[in-house]
Amino acid sequence: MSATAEAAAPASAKARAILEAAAELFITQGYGAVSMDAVARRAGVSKATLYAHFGAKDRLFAAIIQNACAEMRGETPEMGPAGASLFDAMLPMAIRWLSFLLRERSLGMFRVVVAEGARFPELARAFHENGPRATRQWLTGWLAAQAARGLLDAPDPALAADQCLALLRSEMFLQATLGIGAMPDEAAIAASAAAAMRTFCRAYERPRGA
Amino acid sequence: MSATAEAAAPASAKARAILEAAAELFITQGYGAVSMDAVARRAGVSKATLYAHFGAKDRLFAAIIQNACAEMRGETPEMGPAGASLFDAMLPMAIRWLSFLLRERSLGMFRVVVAEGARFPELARAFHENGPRATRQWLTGWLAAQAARGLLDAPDPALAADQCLALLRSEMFLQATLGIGAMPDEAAIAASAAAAMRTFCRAYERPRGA
DNA sequence: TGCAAACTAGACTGTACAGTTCAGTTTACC
DNA sequence: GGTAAACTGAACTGTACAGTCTAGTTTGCA
Repeated sequence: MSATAEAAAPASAKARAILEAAAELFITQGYGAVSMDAVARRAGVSKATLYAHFGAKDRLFAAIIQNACAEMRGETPEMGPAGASLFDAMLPMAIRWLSFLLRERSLGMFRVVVAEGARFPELARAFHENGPRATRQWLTGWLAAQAARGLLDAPDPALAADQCLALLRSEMFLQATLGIGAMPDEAAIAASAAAAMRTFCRAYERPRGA
Repeated sequence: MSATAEAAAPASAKARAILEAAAELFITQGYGAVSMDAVARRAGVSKATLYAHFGAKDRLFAAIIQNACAEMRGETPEMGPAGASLFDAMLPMAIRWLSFLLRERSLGMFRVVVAEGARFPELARAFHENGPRATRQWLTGWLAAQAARGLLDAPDPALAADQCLALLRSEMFLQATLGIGAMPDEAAIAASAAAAMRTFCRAYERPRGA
């Protein structure tokens, strides 16, 4: 077991090709189902090269997850126009975030981390910190700011953020995670996000005359 | 691939021992990490017997999931006293349900179904129907009844049920699923469930004077 | 008591796969 | 043009494991 990460930025073109091919395979098929031969074949690279860059299968897997985590950090959401109502401000970010969660790549990543969390606990932690936790932290700050402006009645902004994100991660996300039913289209995603935000705002928006 | 279920009730004592041992192993370690030798050893049974009862590894796996699904169906929640407030009625069921979700066995089951959902789509579906979907259906009915009694303002009870369950499946459940952090104790679970129900009621409870 | 079915231990087959090795080729760079 | 490093292809080793087979033992039942 040697699942510590490589440098986030892969040096050579070959290394990048390997990372990309391996990410594709691991994320769609899972760790156990992917052979190193398959990775080498897909990357258009010899096995020797593969092993020269990443010394072992678990190291390659770790590098992929770390890499994906770095990408996730780039995905900071944005908020709607400042003067708008709470709902109007939150809806676009809710749609964006739910769309991100429902991308095949995000779902695959989540699945593989859940599946291999026991074998690679530090990867599960890294995933959580760079994904869910980072989003939560960002949203907590934003909600606290809205509370300070009097738009929101949230004595515990971190809890409110949790619940906001939980509302978005509802039945639709559960089904997608399990690979059940058709992938929801844009309209369905928007509708689900809107329903979540409507409920969130009903619970948390400060009444007009308070 | 032959992942159709055995009869739900295993006939002989040996078959039951195999199912139990295999469930323990598959659910804690995942499908790929468990060898048939290990199952036979743990069940105190020869490999020949194992193969006599369940013809192949995937069939054994299917039988286990089907079996666990049948158990889940037994776990129908109960509601608090009828005359109580919405919150008081819902809190006990919320705590019970969240406790159930956070049991090692439930988490392991969820993990393994998520991990193997691509390989065994019909099992993912069975899991969903007997677990999340059954709960959702039951809760939808209950919420519709409360809405009819005027306690609740939920024009779409199924959506309300989704959101109620999503609120319970929040950060605490996510972390537990990823195997991160200490397992929450009873008090933490109760607090999380209460927070979820408070938010749910704030969004959905019909105002007193309406 | 005797038979049939269930069971056992463990050896065996075949295959898939992680990881290594090596002789030879390409590429980059001075 | 020379050389060092990166790379290739393919063969190779060792191991883990699914599934089979056999020869013999236990158990349930008439």
